[in-house]
Amino acid sequence: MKAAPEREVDRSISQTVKAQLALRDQILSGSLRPGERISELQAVETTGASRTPVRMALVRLEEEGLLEGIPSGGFMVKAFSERDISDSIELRGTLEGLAARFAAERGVSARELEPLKECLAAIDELLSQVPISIEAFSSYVTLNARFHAVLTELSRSPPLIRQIDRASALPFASPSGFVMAQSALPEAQQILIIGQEHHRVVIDAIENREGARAEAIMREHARLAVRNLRLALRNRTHLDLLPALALIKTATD
Amino acid sequence: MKAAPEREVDRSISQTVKAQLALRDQILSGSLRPGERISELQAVETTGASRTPVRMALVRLEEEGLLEGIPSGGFMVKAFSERDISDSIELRGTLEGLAARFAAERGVSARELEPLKECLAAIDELLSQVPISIEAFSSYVTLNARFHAVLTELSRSPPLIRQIDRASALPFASPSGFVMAQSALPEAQQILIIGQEHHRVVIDAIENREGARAEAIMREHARLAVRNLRLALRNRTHLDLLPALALIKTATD
DNA sequence: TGTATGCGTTATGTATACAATAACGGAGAG
DNA sequence: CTCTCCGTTATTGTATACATAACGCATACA
Repeated sequence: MKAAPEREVDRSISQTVKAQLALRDQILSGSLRPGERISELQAVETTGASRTPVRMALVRLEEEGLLEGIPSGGFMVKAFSERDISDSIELRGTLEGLAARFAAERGVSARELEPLKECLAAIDELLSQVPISIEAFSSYVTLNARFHAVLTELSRSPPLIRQIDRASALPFASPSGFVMAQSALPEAQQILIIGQEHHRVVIDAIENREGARAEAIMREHARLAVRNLRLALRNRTHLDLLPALALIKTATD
Repeated sequence: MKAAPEREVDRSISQTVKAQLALRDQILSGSLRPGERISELQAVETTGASRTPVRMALVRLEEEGLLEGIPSGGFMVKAFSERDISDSIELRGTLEGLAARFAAERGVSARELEPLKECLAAIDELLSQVPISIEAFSSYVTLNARFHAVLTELSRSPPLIRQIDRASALPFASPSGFVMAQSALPEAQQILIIGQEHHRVVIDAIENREGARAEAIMREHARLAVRNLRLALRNRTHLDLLPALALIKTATD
């Protein structure tokens, strides 16, 4: 039996996944700044995995859109402009609009709409409090993300679901991401209530198999988020609530 | 000096890229059947790269959507249903619609529209021949793909461009892919002419900054492709022209 | 005869050694 | 004083060796 292993290995999870999560954390927490080159050696030290899994993780994060390959070799943290972000939100809205249309046109049973209505009711409950507490807001973020995820699934279209997942990979484009942005505004609760109305309408449209209406409301939903993100960025208040803020380009380019 | 190297290495291109191209070829040519598990060892032998670049290539192909990770380990060739394919085409049409809208709303100079109009004129020239020759059809495929690529660029939205590229990665969803599907029909030329009309309209809409009209016509463009793909699959004529046909699920699922 | 268990083989996950290339710095010449 | 060229160094790209987990087969027991 060997006296001491060279390296402590956590066998409860794949090294590749471990490295991917650790690196994503570092990027989103701002430890690695946008535009900064990621050193493999450094990543090996901070993640505890060896170079092979680290490289796999880097490739996956590049495909995810958080990293950018450097032609001469290696990877750097991707930087996003304000317009990149608003476009990403609108993009996701367009995709979710298509998902809502598919759900409406292809038909959804009452049973399948249940989880959606449960989210709706739970959010209604949360929003009835004035003003909303931090804990309630946190619950809202989770419930809202769930609503969007369930709605996406109702499209029954694996390629579309896959694409929406990809579009949501960028943290500021995800449902929880733009909710965070909305929270940066003083009028947060009012905005949340408008969003909730959108949720209500999309369910109704799907029930009545009105594809065009279902699609339109989801796109409007995203446009609301874009407008509020713009406002939030102008005001620069409570922006620390917005995840992955570090990814936004600040310098001129 | 060593007498003979163990392995012949092609240094003109990265081993990872070489492996990725080789594997993609194998998948698209049907050497690897959908649902089939890909053996790393076998991939190493057929591509000539070693396991590390092969693994990177496999990860990239998985993200691209051609492969699927197996929970217990390894990768298999992804299989697509007919609906997956038509959804993918409609998905790309929706994305291109958004791109056209962005181009129209954000404004495009006459100079930037030039390449688009050149494609248009070149395709007009090709389609004036009756019946169209194989060579002319091949040129059409290239020109059509170029038209779509240039249009996408005009959106000036990196996140959207990226997403459209990803959506086009699936060969049957790419512009050239659905053109191929259209060619399977006897009425191919008529369909190409209708498509060309769409191209004309979208340029006009962008010039006049009519975002909604530009978007609508691109979505209609994709819907035309979906209808014709369905017809082509029913008729099963000349389907050998359709690339990556091997990816379509034939068995019941 | 059918099922369950254990062992052996094979393939994947991980780590590390080696090779090649690009970046950086210093020295020399104009 | 600056620009260029060469050498050194550091970092990435590639290959391979090792560890481990999964699969299949055979055998034994019910």
